[in-house]
Amino acid sequence: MRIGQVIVDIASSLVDKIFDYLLPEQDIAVGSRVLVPFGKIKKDGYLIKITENTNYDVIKLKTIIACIDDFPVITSDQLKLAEFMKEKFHIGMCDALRLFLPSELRQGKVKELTKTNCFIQDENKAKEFLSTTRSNAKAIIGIINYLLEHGSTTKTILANKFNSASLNKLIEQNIVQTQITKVRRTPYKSVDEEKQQKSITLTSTQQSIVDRVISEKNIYLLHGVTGSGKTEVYMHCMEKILENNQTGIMLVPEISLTPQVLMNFRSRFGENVAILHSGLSAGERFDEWQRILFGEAQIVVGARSAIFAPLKNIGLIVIDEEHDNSYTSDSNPRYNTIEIAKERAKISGASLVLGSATPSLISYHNAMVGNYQLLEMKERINKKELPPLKIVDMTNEIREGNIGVFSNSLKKALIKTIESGNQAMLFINRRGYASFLMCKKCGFVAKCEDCDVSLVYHKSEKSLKCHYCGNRYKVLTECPNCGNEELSTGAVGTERVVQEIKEFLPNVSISRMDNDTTKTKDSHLKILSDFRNGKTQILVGTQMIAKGHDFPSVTLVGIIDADVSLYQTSYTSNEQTFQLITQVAGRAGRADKAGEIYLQTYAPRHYVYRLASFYDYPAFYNKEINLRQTTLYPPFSKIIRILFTSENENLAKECTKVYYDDVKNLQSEFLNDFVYLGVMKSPIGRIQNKYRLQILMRIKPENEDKITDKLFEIADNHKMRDVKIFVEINPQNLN
DNA sequence: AGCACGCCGACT
DNA sequence: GTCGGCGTGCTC
Repeated sequence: MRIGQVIVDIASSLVDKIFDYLLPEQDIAVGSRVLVPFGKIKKDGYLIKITENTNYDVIKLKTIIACIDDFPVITSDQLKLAEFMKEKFHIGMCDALRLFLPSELRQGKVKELTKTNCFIQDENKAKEFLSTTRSNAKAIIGIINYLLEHGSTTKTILANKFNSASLNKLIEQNIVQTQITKVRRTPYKSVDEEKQQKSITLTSTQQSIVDRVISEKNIYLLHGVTGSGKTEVYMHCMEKILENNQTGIMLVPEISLTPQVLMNFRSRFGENVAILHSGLSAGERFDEWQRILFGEAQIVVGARSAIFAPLKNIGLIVIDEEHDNSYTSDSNPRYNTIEIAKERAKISGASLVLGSATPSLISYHNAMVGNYQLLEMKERINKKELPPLKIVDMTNEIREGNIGVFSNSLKKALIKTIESGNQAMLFINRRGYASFLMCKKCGFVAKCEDCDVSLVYHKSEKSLKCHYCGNRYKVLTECPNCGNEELSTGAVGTERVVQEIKEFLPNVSISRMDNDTTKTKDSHLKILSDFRNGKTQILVGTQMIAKGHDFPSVTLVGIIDADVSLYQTSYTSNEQTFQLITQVAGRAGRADKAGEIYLQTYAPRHYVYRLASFYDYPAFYNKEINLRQTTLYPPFSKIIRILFTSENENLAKECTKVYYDDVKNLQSEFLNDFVYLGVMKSPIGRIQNKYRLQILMRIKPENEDKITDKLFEIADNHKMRDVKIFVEINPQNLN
């Protein structure tokens, strides 16, 4: 008897298990999508294994109705990886499998794109037809002559040049023949015709790193200062991988996935590279996925989800800017890309390269204790010194009566930069105009109806927006509580910065780049190219402008409010601040011009700023790792959060309570391993009208595996309808 | 997810 | 009496 094990495509923990079915007459390959009878309905599912026996009552077994696609959509490596993710992150098999497929496939709404080629098979017949055609039938004559001269041409082009009615007539009369062919939608195709970049000769440091990575399968941490040429190393490694007939994955943070970066890869690797990220159209994404699955593309460049690409025979995985927090997924399914990459590299026997100028403390610690091989690039490629970083004490400004956004020194530097014809980038990690609106009289603050957060004031849109659920409200003109018309604004955002610059540099053109100005597909490209070719002189933006971009004329970088990230309530806030400053500072003085950086802060003596101003990563690492060791924070413990969400507050509370009781018992069993245990409302108690409670704990590394397994088990035991339980390990944000 | 079963209130 | 509300359980 042959039994097919099927995961039904329903993302609910209640049905997330294997269902056994009888296989139909015809063969179905493991990894195929199948249609199965499920209760009273028919449902899609994934055939993940074929076995000989079942634990279920044989008489009750139903039979798979059909195989959905012409080919298996999940490879055997991907199945192993999904299994790993299920165990490691306690996510459903269905959730895991879905990550491997373009959502367009499941929803069945992408069509293969075709084009119709028109051509003339029998030239003599066509010429004869021409001679019998009236001379005023211009379109008919034109089409035939065009085809005789140019050969096969698509229907669209001909219809545009002439007209479709005449063309159809010719096709009908069989003078012109047609053939339908499949075309793949290739993102950023335009660069193919442009320069095919030749690969650059490497420095000896770069070359030896490439040689090592290619010859010795391992996990590497590539620590290279900004501008040291890491990207070139990645590209050369990928070239070698191609030469060895292997494939590779190159991950970059979501925000550096600007078309420019992608075009660099395409111009180097042409058709061999596939690109996967959320900015692609449904059709493009589907086609790129197919090209990878069918082996037409060997190198995949993309954001974190590209780690799931259906490549076979992977030789190398690169994670650039490995410290970036976009590699941890903090909405369901919650996972950690680096852990997945390690497993994927292990499954296919590939090298894994984690690259960064400011590695995460956890990764660097792993390198220090020998879990990773450390590769270092200490010099910038042009041997240039890193630009000087000046710390500006904003408390002085206040004392001197300057309550504006800009310190006098940054203002002066900005004016000087513009006058000398150079460009400036200003970084503020907050979008909108102000973080909140508050009544000056009664203290009323505008809040979101569905989330326990204050609304962000977006002046240009005349609205108040919730940055957690996207709700929008009309801006207040008076306090709804007491009618007072005097409202004060909270901390500055990008919009406000732009406005203030205009007050002292009225004639300069300024671009703002944040989530609000980059909604449409090509807006990134537009803003960046305008800045690159000098149409705009000042670029104001969030995180988005911090990474990867290379603008030769930028000589000034201003960090408006560095304290934003320093005073987050996270144990990683020091680390994140250091990383952000180093990243942003790296934008200045990249070409032959000298650059300078102004960092505005109310805590000028904070060691994070001091060490960042010397670009001294090792010193920062040593200081911070000691702190982590004495306070027992990661990597000397694991932070585990159990998050409970529900629209029903009482249910959420009850579920949290019964879970907490079990954790208490677990704690008494592993008394030495628990550094901390606490239960509380989440810092943001409600998002999208779902109440949020959490249990937080810190666990020493030794028995961490055993304890997380127990915690997963407890979660399974307390499944409750209408309450979701998430178990997160070292979560990036604790909202 | 979706459907059926079943146990309570409001109605022709 | 019964129509229908949705809480609960099950699907190979």
